[in-house]
Amino acid sequence: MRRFFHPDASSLDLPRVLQALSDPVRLEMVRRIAAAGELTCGALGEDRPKSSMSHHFRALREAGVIRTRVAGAVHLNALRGDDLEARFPGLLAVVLEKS
Amino acid sequence: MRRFFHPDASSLDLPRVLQALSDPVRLEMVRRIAAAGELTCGALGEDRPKSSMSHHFRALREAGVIRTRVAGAVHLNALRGDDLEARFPGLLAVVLEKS
DNA sequence: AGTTATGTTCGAGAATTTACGAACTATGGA
DNA sequence: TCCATAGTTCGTAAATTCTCGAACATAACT
Repeated sequence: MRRFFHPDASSLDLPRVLQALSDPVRLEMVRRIAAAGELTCGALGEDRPKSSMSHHFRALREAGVIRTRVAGAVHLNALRGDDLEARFPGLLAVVLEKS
Repeated sequence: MRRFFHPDASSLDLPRVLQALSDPVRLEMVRRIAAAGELTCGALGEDRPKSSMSHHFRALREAGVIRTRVAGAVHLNALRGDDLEARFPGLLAVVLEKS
């Protein structure tokens, strides 16, 4: 069972989080994960290679935006909504806003 | 009199804005500009070369985060608070929050 | 006109990020 | 055990970004 690095809620870094969210692909990922609650890696990025998606998942994960848990053969990704809201109140609302 | 490119309020792009804000140097610039209302380029970045600062001012300007106006020999930079708030409500509050 | 102060632009090198194929790992099922 | 599925890691190439010196432009002042 693979173990992933997830930063502490307390060590979330705003520039790092903004950087993770500043990519259009990842922004869309975040929105879809938020809408679905929890999503496998495969559920996103049907058009991109898996290795590219894996790169983006990692960027979001290591910035503390999402949490990845292993469930059998799949990886389920969820937004770290509470952690983000606690540390950067309002940020998620901005990012999830449809514009 | 030099003319700068400033994107329309309506064409502000979230990934681009987040990208501009995702640099620690620029984040600090934005906070100090916000606190002061309007600041010359020289008032920031006393420790960095002018060309580096100019690069960061440009990034913020072209993302639509700040507006630069020429006042005699100096350039005055102000946050585009209204435009940002109209397009991405709450974003500025998150970014200016002291954490 | 000459000088000084303020910033920009240019060019180049370093560092970071992105993209993606190929090889690999882990899980579940036949 | 063999196989298919899900996803990661590795290696490399391309694109972006960052940094900074040097040269340039503009305005104010003498």
